[in-house]
Amino acid sequence: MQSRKEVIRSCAARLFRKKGYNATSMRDIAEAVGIKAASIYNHIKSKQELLEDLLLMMAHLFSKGMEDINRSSSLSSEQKLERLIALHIRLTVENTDAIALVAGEWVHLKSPAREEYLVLRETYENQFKAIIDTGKTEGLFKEIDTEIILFSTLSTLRWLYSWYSKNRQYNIVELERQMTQCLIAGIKR
Amino acid sequence: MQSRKEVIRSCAARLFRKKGYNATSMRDIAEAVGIKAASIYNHIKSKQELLEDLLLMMAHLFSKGMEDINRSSSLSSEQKLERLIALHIRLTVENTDAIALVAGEWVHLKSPAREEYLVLRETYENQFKAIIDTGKTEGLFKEIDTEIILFSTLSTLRWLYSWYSKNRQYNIVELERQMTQCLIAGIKR
DNA sequence: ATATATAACTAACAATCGTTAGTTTTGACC
DNA sequence: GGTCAAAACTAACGATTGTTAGTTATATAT
Repeated sequence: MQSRKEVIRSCAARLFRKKGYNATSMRDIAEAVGIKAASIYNHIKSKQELLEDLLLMMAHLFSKGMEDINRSSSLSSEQKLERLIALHIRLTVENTDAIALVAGEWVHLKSPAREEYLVLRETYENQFKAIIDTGKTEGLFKEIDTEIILFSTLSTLRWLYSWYSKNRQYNIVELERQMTQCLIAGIKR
Repeated sequence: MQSRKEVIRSCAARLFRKKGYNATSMRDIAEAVGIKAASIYNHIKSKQELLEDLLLMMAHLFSKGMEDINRSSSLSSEQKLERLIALHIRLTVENTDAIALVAGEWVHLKSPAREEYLVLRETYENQFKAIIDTGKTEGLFKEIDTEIILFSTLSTLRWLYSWYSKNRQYNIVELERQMTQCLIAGIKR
């Protein structure tokens, strides 16, 4: 059972995704929930808070996932990369609307949430990069520029939500298998 | 020498990219140009027209590029794919701001421009897919799901503008070489 | 110099926005 | 049934939005 606040959040996520943060009015969100705009303020502080909650939740889920993977120090770089792909797929399937905001709506975050979000994002990217670099020094991956591998892999994983929305019937395990093959084959030695 | 209208368009592109379509006011654009908001209407019809011009211009540049590549029927699927990568890189370098809008700001297009844009986009994607499919039936590419190859490749190419903005010093030829290697190696048999 | 077109300006419009104040309804517990 | 807090409501606020009307300045051509 979802709390009222959670209902508001998920309605907001769906609308922010469909129309963008600024084009979505509090009256739009209220209508989706089935109440009047002013009533929303019994549950949340501001429209901005809704965006912050959604984006920081996703950022923390990714950070947590990365931590878990890095804690398993016995994994090879290739295995870590496979788990990262699985992480992105799982979070995308479980939070399709919220994850869509990660791509473009973070620009509407105001300080200090914006800085907080960007730090989390940069940390995540640096940890991702470290895994690729380790794989290269171990001779597992090709000598393609690390930045290019990172950007190519991440952009595919970040766009996944868009593709998944149009292909929900796709088998998750099969999707994971093919994406792993597609992304890792390009860089594996 | 840029016409006044072109100056307005490029300022709008830069601001739309930075703050989003709805968060950018006509007064913002006017200030960037160095005039008052009302004066803009001596050159354009509406704010919406600015977005339409920018997005449809990009869509047509991609369609045109695809046509040129398909006209060279002597090319192999792999060569066509290489040229598509080169096309994306060239258009990204030459229109970094406008291309940034392709990723997310098209949702703010109103009918009928929105439908026109989406048709161009879908046609482009179908032609892209056809090239991959041909490569597969010719035995050049692996038997990974065509949709997944398409989505993985396109998402990387579409995100390129973001990476390029932070790495402008990168040598274009070298970038093209590494991206080709990274993207094609993942699917080549 | 005069005429003309282009492009700037000021001022204001109706609409919509996020949010607040104050009030009423709802529902659970004694 | 009365009490009380949670959560809904109505009404309105000041600010900002895209755009228009009407006017003035600038530059070019005759």
